[in-house]
Amino acid sequence: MNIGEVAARSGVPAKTIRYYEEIGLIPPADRGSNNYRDYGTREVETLRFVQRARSLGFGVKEVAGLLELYRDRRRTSREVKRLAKQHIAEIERKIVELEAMRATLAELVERCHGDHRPDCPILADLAGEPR
Amino acid sequence: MNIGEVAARSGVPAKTIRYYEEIGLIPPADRGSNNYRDYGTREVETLRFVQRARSLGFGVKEVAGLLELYRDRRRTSREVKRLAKQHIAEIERKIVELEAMRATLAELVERCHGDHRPDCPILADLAGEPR
DNA sequence: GCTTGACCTTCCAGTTGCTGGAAGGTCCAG
DNA sequence: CTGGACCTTCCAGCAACTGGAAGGTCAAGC
Repeated sequence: MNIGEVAARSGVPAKTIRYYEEIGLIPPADRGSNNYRDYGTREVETLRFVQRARSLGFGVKEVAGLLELYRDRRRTSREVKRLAKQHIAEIERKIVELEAMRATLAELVERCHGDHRPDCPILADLAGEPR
Repeated sequence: MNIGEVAARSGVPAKTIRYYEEIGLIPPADRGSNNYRDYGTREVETLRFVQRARSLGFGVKEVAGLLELYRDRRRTSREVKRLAKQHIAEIERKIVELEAMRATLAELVERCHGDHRPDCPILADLAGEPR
């Protein structure tokens, strides 16, 4: 199977597959006589795994860890759960940060007339003017 | 005022101030006879503005736009409000995305025993196994 | 007057996770 | 045998900094 088909089947763009190989997230593909990368269904599955983990916000290094656990028959689910929980905590940290931004901005937008006049509490706030 | 003091007063690291100058977010600083950058309180204010806008999640290009509006006496608050609303929408999009990740992960974590055994719904899900 | 340490300067490289494009080789249908 | 769709590698760039090297400057203390 050529890289294009693997891309179509896994949902990971061909360029990204090469990139993952380059950074060592996935092992180097076998090569055909024409030097084209040659894949089997196993590689498609691996890439789907990667794709899904990435879509859940795991970083590439975390995905590498998950892949290792995935392949390790002697893994403990404790370890997997730990990684997942850690990642949830990170996501929640980001959510809290974004919520705070949203709240501040929403309040400023609320107070801004939004008309032809230049007076604007949004800019005033950014400029550090006390409310 | 040297860059170090501006950094301390504005909360923007000296390295970042130089970077902002390099990319044109702020105008090139005056130079003293020793070639050191020389700042006044106006620059500190500008950098505080930038810092605050960045902390609300505006991208550097958006900050450039806000800065321009800030300096433009003939601006309309409508324009500022539009930018802010746009940014809120973007933040909300990210929140929704993160919430979805959290929900999925939380459910998987919930179902994972997290003990010495290798069976793990988290990995199973990543691998694409139907529930 | 000289050292020492805290400044400052520029420039280059690395981070994260790709993505685009150029230049060139390969394969297959018509 | 030609054309288009593949594939290959390599280089560059995005965002928004951050770290570090190599070297200049300044001011305090001996």
